[in-house]
Amino acid sequence: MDSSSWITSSLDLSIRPLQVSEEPRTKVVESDFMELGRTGSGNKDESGALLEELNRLAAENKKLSQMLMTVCENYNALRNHVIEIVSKNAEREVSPSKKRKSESSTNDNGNEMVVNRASESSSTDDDDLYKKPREETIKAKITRVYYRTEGPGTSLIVKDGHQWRKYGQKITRDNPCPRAYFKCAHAPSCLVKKKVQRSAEDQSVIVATYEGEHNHPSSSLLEATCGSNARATLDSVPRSASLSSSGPTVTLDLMKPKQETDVKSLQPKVDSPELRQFLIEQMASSLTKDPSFTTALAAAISGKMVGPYPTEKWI
DNA sequence: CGTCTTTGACCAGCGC
DNA sequence: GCGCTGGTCAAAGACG
Repeated sequence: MDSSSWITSSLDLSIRPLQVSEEPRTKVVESDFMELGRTGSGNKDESGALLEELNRLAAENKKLSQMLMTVCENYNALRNHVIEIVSKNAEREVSPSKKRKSESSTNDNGNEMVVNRASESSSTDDDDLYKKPREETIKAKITRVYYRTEGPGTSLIVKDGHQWRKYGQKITRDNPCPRAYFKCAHAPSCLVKKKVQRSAEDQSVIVATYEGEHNHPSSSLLEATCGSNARATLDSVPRSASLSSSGPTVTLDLMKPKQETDVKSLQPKVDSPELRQFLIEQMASSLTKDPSFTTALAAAISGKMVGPYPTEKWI
């Protein structure tokens, strides 16, 4: 199974389309009442009042059912949007237009251990760092995280809990948006790198590619340990998919930007039922807890939302 | 003044 | 071998 189909099936598993009975149960209530009327005490005034009340409830029931259907339509539209975006991202990873050898070998052999490059700190290794073949670097675990931002701005700053030092920026061939290169601020002791680039298709999406794993706790993790709410400081909230390029390993992290280490630790077990269940629960909770989603729900309920898609971004 | 960002130059891999 | 492309370096400038 390739990444995209795995993603789609996972999403299908995790968030099923909501369905609402087309027919409100008004007839059942009425027939029940009529049956009651035939076999009841015969108090016509009471029956009339009850019938009136039931009719009122039935009308309310119908109205609520229609609202619920609207909610479900919007929910399903959001769900389809999630599947579409994640699948597109996965397809792009599986079949890039032009892969360099080093990158494709990473895809084939990914999820390997982080390479210990402690030797680079030796006195003669500055040149080695520059001239050394990238074979070692490509063995580092590669993780992709998609960040939804407010809009198609130019900022490539992604607050993922770690401190980074920018060391380069490039315009790449297949994307008009520049790609920024970052090293962990703890370098050279921590050799993690990341590339950040806005998606060519949806510039409100920032794609961060992490190479390697931090050998130190994130600053936000420490902050969180101290009890602060680090998420309130985020200018871009990662809520999309974490996608390993090494194959069908996709982890959706729609709500909790600080779970990067958890995500990574789970990736080797990605095909396990436990992880799938985790994905299911996380996606379900993500959508239900997401303020945008609840806003969409509220809008749908209040009848203000029109069309299958909300005009605002889904994240 | 120290730190960080920007940006042009350089290098390596790859396809032709 | 040459050109294209991605990745990295490092000097210069910006900023606090």
